[in-house]
Amino acid sequence: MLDVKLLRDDLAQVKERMATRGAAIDWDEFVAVDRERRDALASIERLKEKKNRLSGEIGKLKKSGVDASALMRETEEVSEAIRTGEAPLTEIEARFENFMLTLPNLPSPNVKIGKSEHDNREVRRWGEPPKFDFEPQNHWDIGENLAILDFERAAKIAGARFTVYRGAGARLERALINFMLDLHIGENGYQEMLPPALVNRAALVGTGQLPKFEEDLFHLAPGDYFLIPTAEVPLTNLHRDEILELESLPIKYVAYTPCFRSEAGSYGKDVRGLIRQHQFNKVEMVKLTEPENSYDELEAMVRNAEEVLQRLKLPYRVVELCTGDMGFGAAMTYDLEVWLPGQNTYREISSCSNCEEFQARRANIRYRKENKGKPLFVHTLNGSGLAVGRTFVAVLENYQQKDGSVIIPEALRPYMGGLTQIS
RNA sequence: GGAGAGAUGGCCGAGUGGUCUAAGGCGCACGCCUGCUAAGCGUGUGUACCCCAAAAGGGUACCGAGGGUUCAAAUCCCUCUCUCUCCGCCA
Repeated sequence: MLDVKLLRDDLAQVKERMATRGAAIDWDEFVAVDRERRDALASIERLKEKKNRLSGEIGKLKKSGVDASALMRETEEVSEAIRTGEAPLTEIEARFENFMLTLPNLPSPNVKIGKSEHDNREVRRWGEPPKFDFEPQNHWDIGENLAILDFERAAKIAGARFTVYRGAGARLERALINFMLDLHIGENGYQEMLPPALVNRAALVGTGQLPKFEEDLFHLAPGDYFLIPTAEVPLTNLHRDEILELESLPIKYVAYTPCFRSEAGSYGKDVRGLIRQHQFNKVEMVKLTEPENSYDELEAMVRNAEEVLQRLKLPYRVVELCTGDMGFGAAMTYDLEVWLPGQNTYREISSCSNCEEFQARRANIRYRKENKGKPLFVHTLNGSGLAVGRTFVAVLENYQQKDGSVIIPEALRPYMGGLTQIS
């Protein structure tokens, strides 16, 4: 959520920066609703002030035994006026809130302006795509031939966009999770968390998935719970409605969770394989920082994610998303794209964003800089460290051998009971 | 699932219809006193929103959440959420 004062004081600047996202926003609607809301609020508050004053007088009269029935009749009329004025005010406030909650974040001023992913800026590359003396296969063929992935039976028990990991495949997925967690908690200074995979509406409003993107989520009927689309949601919301101690910042969390996405509207995209599943595993990093450090912390977070790929010796590139390609809540985003020989292209495997105050405002996460000072909003950051299923894909495709087997990256062998190859 | 108890400010805790403008304490900030990291004394100490060009100032709301009764609700009634105790069930 943006600071409404910024919209009022410098709407021209906000319009201009928001336009770089390519978002169509009805600013006239905002101006009208904001005006309406303040007028209605002011008039209701004047009536309430009158009611409070009269009630106080009635109390005094009654105490001294004087008849107060005239004043009571007058107060009743004021109360009636308040009741009739409150219905439209509630409606206006709902419209105002909906506008504010569906407005995306402002891109950071130094983010490149662009329309789509084609305008993204490549920041750096690491590693060389492997050369094969045979035609490299897709991961789903490798996985099915090795009998470590079973899409067909997953479809039988669940449906499309699910998979069953089998045997060494299941163990490889688990090895990746443990490897990533150990790296982030051991050397990168994150605290390991294991949050619920179900959250309430308030949490999803806090991080920005609701109210605008409900159709992307799985909703559970009894209890009004949602399956998390990313651990960013529970981790960031841990400190909702809290005022944090300055000394506690930066807070750095890492968590492995399954993630659930409806993928409504992505029919026909990545229909085969592990790339786009309804349920997938992810190790997620979340930071809460002071505003002045947040961009340094973003750089550090990207390096933390890169380190996973480097230790696995998987070639990748770092891309800075342009204004038109960034997600709803992000002020700036770096994507890590891993090389996939089976698709002969780089594919997203991590996304690291600084949301600045956007989520902190929604979730009301603040800190106090000085003992006397007003509470300020923290900056929130999140990044994959990494998407486990896609890392599994990258291992299979980059480490595949001519005979269809897959070498286990050295860094993972301790997590695989010393296994060096899946064949 | 059944029975019961509870939820008040940064924290503890009092408060059963009208100066609650929420007592008292702790903590914190500022000041005073005191020749030594103590003790004491005084003052202050929430959040959000609205009015005002701004400041000063004023107003509204907030005692778990929502609704109701009433001229008036922390206080009475209803619903819900969460916490705790006991029972049942369960991994």
